Amino acid sequence: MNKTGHISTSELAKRGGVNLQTIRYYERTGLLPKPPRSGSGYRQFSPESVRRVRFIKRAQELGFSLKEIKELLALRIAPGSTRAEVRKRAESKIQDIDGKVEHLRAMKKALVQLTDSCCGNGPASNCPILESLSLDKERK
Amino acid sequence: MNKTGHISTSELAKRGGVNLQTIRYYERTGLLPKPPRSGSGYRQFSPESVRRVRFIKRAQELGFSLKEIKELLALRIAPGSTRAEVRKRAESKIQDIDGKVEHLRAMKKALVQLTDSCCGNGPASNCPILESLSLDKERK
DNA sequence: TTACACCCTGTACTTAGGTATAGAGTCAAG
DNA sequence: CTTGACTCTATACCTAAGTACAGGGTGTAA
Repeated sequence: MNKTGHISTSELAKRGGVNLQTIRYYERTGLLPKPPRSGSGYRQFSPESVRRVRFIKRAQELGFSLKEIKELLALRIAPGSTRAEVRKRAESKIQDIDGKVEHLRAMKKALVQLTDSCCGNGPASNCPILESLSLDKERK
Repeated sequence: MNKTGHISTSELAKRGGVNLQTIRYYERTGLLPKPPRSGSGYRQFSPESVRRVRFIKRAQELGFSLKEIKELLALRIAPGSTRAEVRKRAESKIQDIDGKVEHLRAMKKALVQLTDSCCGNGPASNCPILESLSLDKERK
């Protein structure tokens, strides 16, 4: 960050933990707002952009696509969207999250069982426990 | 499923909720074991394959890559891996999962705040709450 | 005033994860 | 004994999400 309080593209990339080109890609696709430019055309990102980039990466690791992440980032009362409408979209995202947490919990339980009992002290076995991980409710 | 207890490729696809070609793709890449074939070369999947396909899709939604999913499915005591080694790998997967859950929880909290306070009855605001979602510990 | 480390745009390439299509065989029902 | 709904392989194509140049400008320190 220089004395003007802005950071360069490569600095944002470094601090956000992504490739330089990825920053420009995010800008092109609207995930990052277009930053102001210096006289010679250099991008001037605000230091807060770092948090945004990290948020994007983290959300991706949680299985959200860039499109979904854009929706998440758009969740605010902008001109043209009512509070009720924003609330509805947010609640649907919350449900997505709850679903993910539930599946992760089931997965963890299976893994804990694997380490605890199956790999405890008993005799070696095949223990295909993950495949019995069935939240599936057999909808046919 | 026919009287032999096997299901066809297209049936597996249907019941697993994926495209027909995806089944063959999973087989090629080793996510599904090569099934036995009928006299005329038709694949004969066991009904349990359905669970496996669904597990793969679910794990993908949770942000695991097919490579990671393959590792998850390989977590068992196979000849050539010791119990201690399997346990170590499983524990590392459990940590992945705990990390994901933690991030999801933080994300949910931010969304709940968004719906509760920001979009409650107060005046409309810009409320960029998601960007202040910072678990980041500013490692520089 | 030039060397070097930056920055820009535009375009092309890559990888993961599928999907589609062509061309040919299988099999049960009419 | 043919028609229609399946199956197979091989190959080509597609989208998402980057990533890598090429060709050129900028800025500063020696």
